Amino acid sequence: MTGASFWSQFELHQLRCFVAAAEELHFGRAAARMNMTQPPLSRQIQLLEHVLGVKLLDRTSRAVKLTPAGRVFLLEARRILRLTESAALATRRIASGEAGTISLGFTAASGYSFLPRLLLQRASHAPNIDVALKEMVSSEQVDSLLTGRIDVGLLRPPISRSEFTTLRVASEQLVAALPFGDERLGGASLELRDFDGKPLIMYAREGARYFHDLLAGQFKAAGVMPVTVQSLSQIHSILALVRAGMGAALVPEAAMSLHFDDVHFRPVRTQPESPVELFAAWRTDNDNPALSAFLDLLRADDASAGMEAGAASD
Amino acid sequence: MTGASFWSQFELHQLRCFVAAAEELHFGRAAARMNMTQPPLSRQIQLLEHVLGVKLLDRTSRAVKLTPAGRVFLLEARRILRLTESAALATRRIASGEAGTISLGFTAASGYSFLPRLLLQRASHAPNIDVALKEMVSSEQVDSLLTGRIDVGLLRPPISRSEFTTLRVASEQLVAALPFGDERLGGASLELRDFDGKPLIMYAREGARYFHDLLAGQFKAAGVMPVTVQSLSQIHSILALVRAGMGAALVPEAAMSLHFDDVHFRPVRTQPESPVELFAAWRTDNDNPALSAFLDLLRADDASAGMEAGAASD
DNA sequence: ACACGCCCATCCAAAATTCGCATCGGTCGA
DNA sequence: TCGACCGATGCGAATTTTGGATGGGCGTGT
Repeated sequence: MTGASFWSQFELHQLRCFVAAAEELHFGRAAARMNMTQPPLSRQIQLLEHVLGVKLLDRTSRAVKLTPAGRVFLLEARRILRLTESAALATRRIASGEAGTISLGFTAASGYSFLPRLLLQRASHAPNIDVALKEMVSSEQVDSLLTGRIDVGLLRPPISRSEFTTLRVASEQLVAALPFGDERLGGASLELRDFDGKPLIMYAREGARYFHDLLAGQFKAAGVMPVTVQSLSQIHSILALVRAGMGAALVPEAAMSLHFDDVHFRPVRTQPESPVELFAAWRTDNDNPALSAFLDLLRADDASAGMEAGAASD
Repeated sequence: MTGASFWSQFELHQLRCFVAAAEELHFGRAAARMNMTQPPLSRQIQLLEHVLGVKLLDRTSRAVKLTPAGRVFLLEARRILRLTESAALATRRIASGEAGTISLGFTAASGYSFLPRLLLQRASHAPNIDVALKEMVSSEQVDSLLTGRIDVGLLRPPISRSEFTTLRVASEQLVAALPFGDERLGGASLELRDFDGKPLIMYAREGARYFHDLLAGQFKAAGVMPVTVQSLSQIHSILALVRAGMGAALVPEAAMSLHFDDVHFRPVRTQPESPVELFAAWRTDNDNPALSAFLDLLRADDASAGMEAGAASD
């Protein structure tokens, strides 16, 4: 008892034979078109008919005609064959990186300014690359990169893993977010010492480690010590407290695009000038073919964004 | 040089293997599902990948994963396989006569009353049978039946060909079509002698042979001789002349549904009572599977129409 | 009327493909 | 470090497919 019992499915080769025969209405010519001789073609069609349980071609020794069922099956067969070709094509396109999907992780802050610009570039320069967006904090992005849930992350340093390649895609200034009526709004720009002893909405150590450490470092280097009235991790929560008059905050410029009522922004002089860095990171061994096209996009975007921030390396 | 040179197309069997492997993510289980052992399955997938020129599955000896291209191809493969099944199903349905297309020839007159009723029955009792309608005179229908351009004809006798099967599907009375103001409108019904010596719009011998001969026979049997003022073959042309007052006409009852302004109808006593017969005819060797279902429809319709006309045989 | 040609089906041996068994090589976990 | 697991590979056997020869039905031409 071998597999010969009931072969309830036809094969594409049989469809091709049938389409040729149905179009030529002549087994000999159809066989020639299929690069074979007439007998095997006959048998393939017999097999197909047997599998379907339906007579597809009416063969008198004088003429070959399609049966009504054959007419219907011809349309279906052509459709299936077309589909096989387009499937192969589409798959090859994906594999070559011409098209595809990139899963992109991004931090909330990067979504305000950098991400929209990036997506705009994608739309014009790589329209076949779909980008699946997933907002998550930097540490989640590292995990997701390792497990493959995302292909690329837009995140904050430090990115320590050796399996990653990283690229600095943007650097921004810190800006002060001040409630309406704050006296420091008088000047065009602020110094760090303007915050000394004043109430400040701070980033939480957990959940916003990067900004917490960045600010802590800046204040320490400047010998300044503000009064932390609250610690939060999400920028829009921080700005909400600023609006409530609980204190000032230091946020990346990108946050300015949030447009909170009664919250005004002033640049803050820091060392370096643009200390807030955003990196792209991806697994060096990521095999998503669309990745390289997407990275080209990132590098191009980095060039323009870097000029704004005055620091384009590479 | 054998056929091994370049086999640029994959086979459905390979798709089935790939889908199994992609769903199980385990070659052994996939092979079991496919009722084969693991090595051939491996090779089928290798072959598929080679044909596509694309790696579909990432196999480490510890885990099997889909590549991005593989994810896309999985969707396509599933679609193709679904399509093959539905194609087989649809074709079998056509072959079994559950669904299909019937080409139906009909005469203009039969289209006024009998055909709409028939199509209504089709809609409720055989919704999967499509009917392609082709209006043509009876002689054209005979030709078209012979060449297969139509499967069934609704036509007038005589139908002499031996390769046809026929069925009387309706018989109607003759009615007089009279112009507004005609004195004969006074009575509820007319006799043939009411036309003796009076102007009559006659059917043309060519193009409306059936009605011409029918009327000629009726008048002759009744010893009546109207004055033929004009001969035409199309009923609506005849009624147009009646409206113009050129004379009376004798038409089948079905023509009453044309609703010509200022043309009124009265039944005419004839022998037999309903001399206008409509037949269905089809080639006895017609192999359209939808035909039998359609003929059932005709026979059912005949029963009801026959009662109206008072003559249901068979 | 009869012989011929055309065309699809069938038969059969040869070729190609596919299959399954045994085995290899690599990886992970104990 | 050993053993279990898993996919790849080698190879002979079974199956399938192929093509040439042939059969049989049906028009056609003479």
